[in-house]
Amino acid sequence: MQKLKEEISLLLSSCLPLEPAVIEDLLEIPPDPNFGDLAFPCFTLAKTYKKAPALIADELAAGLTAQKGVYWGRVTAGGPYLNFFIAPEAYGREVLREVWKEGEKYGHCAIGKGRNVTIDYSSPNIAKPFGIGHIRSTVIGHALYLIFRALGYSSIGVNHLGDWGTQFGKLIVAYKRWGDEDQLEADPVDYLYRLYVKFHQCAEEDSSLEDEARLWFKKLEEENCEAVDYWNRFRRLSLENYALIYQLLGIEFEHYHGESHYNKMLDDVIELVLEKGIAEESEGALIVDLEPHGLPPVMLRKKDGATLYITRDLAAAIYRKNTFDFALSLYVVGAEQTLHFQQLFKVLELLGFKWAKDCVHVPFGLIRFKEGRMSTRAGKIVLLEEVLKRSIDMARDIIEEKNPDLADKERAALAVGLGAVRFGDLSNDRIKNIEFDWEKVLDFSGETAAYIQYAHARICSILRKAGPDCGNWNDQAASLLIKEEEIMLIKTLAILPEKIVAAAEVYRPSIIARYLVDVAREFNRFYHNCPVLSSTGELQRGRLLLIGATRQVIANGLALLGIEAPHEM
RNA sequence: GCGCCUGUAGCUCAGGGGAUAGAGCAACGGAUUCCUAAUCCGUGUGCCGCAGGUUCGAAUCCUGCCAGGCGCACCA
Repeated sequence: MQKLKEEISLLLSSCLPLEPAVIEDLLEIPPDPNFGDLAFPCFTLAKTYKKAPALIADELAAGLTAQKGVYWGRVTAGGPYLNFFIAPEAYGREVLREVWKEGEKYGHCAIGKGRNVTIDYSSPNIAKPFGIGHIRSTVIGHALYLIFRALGYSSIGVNHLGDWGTQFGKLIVAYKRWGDEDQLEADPVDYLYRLYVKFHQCAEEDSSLEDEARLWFKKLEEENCEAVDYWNRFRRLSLENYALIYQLLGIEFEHYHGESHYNKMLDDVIELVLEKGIAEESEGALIVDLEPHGLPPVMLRKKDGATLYITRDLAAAIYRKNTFDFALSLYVVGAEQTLHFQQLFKVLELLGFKWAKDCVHVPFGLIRFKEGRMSTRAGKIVLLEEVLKRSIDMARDIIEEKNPDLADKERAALAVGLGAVRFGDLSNDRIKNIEFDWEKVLDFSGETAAYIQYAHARICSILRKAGPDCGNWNDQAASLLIKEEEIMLIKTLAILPEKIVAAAEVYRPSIIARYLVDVAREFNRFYHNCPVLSSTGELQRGRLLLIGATRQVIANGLALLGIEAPHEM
């Protein structure tokens, strides 16, 4: 809680040659509650005072021993640390009051007010099925979208659809050779996917197919009617399929600006690059030599005149700056494209755009099979639809077993099943590779979304039984929570705001996911040691306020991850 | 060959200068006349990949090495 930090910083600044803000930064939460609730490390003072840190801590503690503050009760020296212990009554009351007052807004703030952040996420390649690999960009990007919005930014979600490029040449070639109208209509994305795989199988033996594909893409860029017709059709069919998945996941974008959206701007980009004199001809292609900057060269135009991925990304970056005037532009794209983004941002910088520094690649690791990486071309992928379906089925089975009388089982199954898949992806550090394992995906025990959702549902159940009065704030009741489990839970609830800020600073939703596991764990400990409904009087009112606040924190946190908090499950 | 990322308990992973390195899973034992046991409590395990260095202090920062992953001109 911020007020505790402020109080202690102010106190220490009166007896130390340090500004309150500096002290506030130094304050840390000790690893063990026996060391107190907030500690000031004295190492940095050792040099100024020419004394051992432990001695400084002793002297500071001695000077403060007779005092206590509003939110802290006592202070001791613990080795080189000055350890403050909270005053549970006032502290607990203040934390809970804040949660109750802010409600759905608890943890949110306004530090990003008036600033736009564009977030490029999901961005699937049209005409390829939505594989499990695509879920990472989709859920990480969407979580960042929600997190930045909670900090007061205007989040602008952009789905940079891969709806342009040589793969369309490949599809056109494949469809012209082997295509079948009925099969396409029956299950468009699956059929296009099979054609795509077949193309690559045949191209292994007959490399002229690749040349033919490049030719068709060139025709597409030249707006050849036949090519454009195919493209339009493939694109539309794919988008209809993605829409179902986005709807299921509750994801919306402000803009569906796919790569094709930038076609009209590519000539201007090439012209700009030539004008700035940073590009050169090489073997018939147009490249930018990034050697002086320690990067491999990038190609902006192929020798046949067609453009490339990075050309469109340059146009997109400039377009986004001009259109949205972003303070920050995030690209939630796999780590295997790190070099691409280094090159992209460097070219923007060479073009003289000062805002190039505001562009950030937010990379994440691959989802792999035990045996190796997934590959759309080779047909080795797991469909996201299948993962979601099986996860929901599993949730449905468990509900049937655990809570057969539940009124709306389907709704709970969706919340739990979808939450499990999302959480599995969000709870680990995004940079690490994930090994795909059905058993892990379908395990709802331990550190999972279901664990957190279950805590939420249990609280809702207690609150329902307690009746409508438990929603009324009461200062006195909130001051009675001094049992260890109550205090631990309150202290955990207190740090949601800083967790959200921390998650945004390093673009890591996993910080919030991990935090929610802590909240649920502390709640469960409380739940098993402190009866709520069978306690009486003011204490019961106080505990109801505590679990009400806990419910709010879980709901707010899960909302930032795009995960539902069911009232029953 | 060059560059980037990762290496922590049997497995999956937190911790990313600071106090005795923590969770979950798996194993074993316990808790339900009481708010949904998808829970809780207890038991055991660590050359924090290896070797140097910086620091009062290193799992954490730097250098080198090893292992795995990912990239490196006409794909995206």
